[in-house]
This record gives sequence, structure tokens and C-alpha cells, in this order.
Amino acid sequence: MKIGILAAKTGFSIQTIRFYERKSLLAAPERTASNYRSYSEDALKQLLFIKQCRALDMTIEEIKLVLETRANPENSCENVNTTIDKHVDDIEHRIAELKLLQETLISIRSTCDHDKKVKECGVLHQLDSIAEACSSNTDNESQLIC
Amino acid sequence: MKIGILAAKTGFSIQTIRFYERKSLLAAPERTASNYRSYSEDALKQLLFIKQCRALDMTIEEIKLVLETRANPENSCENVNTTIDKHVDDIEHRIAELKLLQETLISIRSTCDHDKKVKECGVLHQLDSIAEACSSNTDNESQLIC
DNA sequence: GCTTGACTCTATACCAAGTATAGAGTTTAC
DNA sequence: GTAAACTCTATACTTGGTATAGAGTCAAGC
Repeated sequence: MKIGILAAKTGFSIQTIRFYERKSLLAAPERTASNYRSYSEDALKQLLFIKQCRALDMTIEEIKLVLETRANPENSCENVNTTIDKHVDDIEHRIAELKLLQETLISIRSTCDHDKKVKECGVLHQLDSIAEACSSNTDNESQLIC
Repeated sequence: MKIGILAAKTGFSIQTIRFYERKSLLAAPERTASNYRSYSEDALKQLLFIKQCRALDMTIEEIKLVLETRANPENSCENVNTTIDKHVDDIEHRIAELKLLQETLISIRSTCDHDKKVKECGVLHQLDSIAEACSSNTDNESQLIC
């Protein structure tokens, strides 16, 4: 199967498939006489597996590790689980951060109703006054937003 | 004030300050006779303002827009508000995505207790079987995880 | 006057995870 | 035979910085 078909079947772009090959996430396939890549069904399965991992936001390095672990059925799957656990944790932190940011944004946004001029804009004044406060406070480390 | 002092006062690294100058986020400062950058208090305030914006996850292009808008007090502040609104929206979507991902990860993770072998690992089986299912289903668009 | 260390300068390369392009060759359909 | 569609390699670009090399500058101590 040529790369265009594989791309259509997996939903990856042709460039991304070649990129994964360069990154050793996907083995270099056979070539035709005219140097076109020729993929097996296994390559398709591998790419779909990779797709699941990417959908779970794993990095390429992490996926490489999972693929290596998976290659030997007698291996312990411990580091696969560790990878998943780490992600669950990371995502939890990220959600917390985003929620805080969301609140800050909404709070700032509430200080300007609509279509005012710059000099009257509560949003800009907020941003300025926080900056001012940080400027006069030399102890940057202890502040949330500075 | 030299760049090292400015870096210490703002919490940005020296490289980042020079990077912002290259990106036209910060005006090129005066130079000393020996070609060292020499910053004013205004540059400090500008950087602290930029810091607030970055803390709100604005991109450099967005910050540039806000700075340009801010430069003229008679301007309408509408696009500043639009920028903030867009961010609130983006973050909401991102949080929803992450929550879904979190659930998927936890669900997959629950299929492997601890220190099993690869061939018995529920996590790997899950990843595989989703990939299999996607492989036999040609209608990729309508599926959540494929 | 000389050296040492701390500071700054420019230019360039690197990170992740791809995307986009140019320019060349190949295959397929009519 | 030719045109469209496909593939190839190589390279540059994206974002928001970070890290390095190699050179120049400045202040302090001897």
C-alpha cells in the first residue's frame, strides 16, 4: 500500500507519516522499484496504535517507549502504566491552571462593558495596575501573578 | 539600566528580552558607547505589562495588538475585549477536551492493576483493540477516538 | 599594567510535533 | 503523447523561547 492510501486510512497526513519514520516511530518500509514507500497491514495497525497514543496526548518519546515495551510480551508493563499515571496527573494540574486563568480573565473582562475608549478601558487599566504593583514590589517570587 | 538588571527586575531571562525586541514587542533601546542596551523605566513597565499578558496566555501577536491599541488613548478598546473573550472561549474548550481525555485515560488505566506482563496488560490491549476497531471501520470522521 | 571574573554583544542552532514548499521523478488515465 | 495525480528528497517555517560559541567590555585586585 502506498503512502497516500495509508494516509487516507489513518487520517495522518503524508508528511506526518514520513516524519514519524524519521523519528523512528514507524519502521522504514520496503520500497518499490521507483523508490515509492510500500506499506504492509502491520504498518497500518502500528499507525493506528500510534494514533490512539497521540489522542491520549503522549509525546513521541513516550510512544516510542510504549512500542518498545509492547514488542516483548514477556516484559513488565509497569512503565506503560507509569506513563499513563503521569499523564493523568499532568492533565489534572493543567486543568487546575486553566480554571484559575479562566477566573482571572473573566474577572478582568468584567471591568469593561463594551466599546469604550482605551483611556476608559477597565481591562487595560487592570493589566496596567497589576504591572505597576509588581514594579514596586521587589519580591517577585511570592506573588501569584507577578 | 542594563539588560541584566532589567531581567532581574522582570523575571524574564536576558535572551527572552532580546527575543521580544526581535519580535517587535519591545522597542529597541538606546545603546551605550560600547553597544550595550540601555533601558528606561518605561521599558520596565512595558515588560511587566507584557508579563501580565503572557500570564493570561496571550500570544505575542495578540500582545502586539493590545499594545498598539493601548498606544492611542482615543482608540476603541473593542479588539482588546475581543481578544480576552476569545481566550475565555478557547480555555473553556480546552478544559472540556482535557476532562474528556482524563476520563479516557482513567478508564484505560483501570484495566491494568499493577506490574503485569505486556501480554496480560489491559492498557495495551485497550489501545490495540481501539486501533483494530478503527482499522475495520472506514468511516473515520464520525468516530470520537479514531 | 595585567589578569581574572562577570557582564554583554551577535549569530546560530535547538526543542516539539508537525506543516509547507520547491523541484524533480513516476504512474495513471484519456 | 500528454496532462493530472502521485511520490520523492531536502529544506524552511511555525511558537515561545532556551542554549551555545566566540568575541568584546568593564571593574576589581595585585
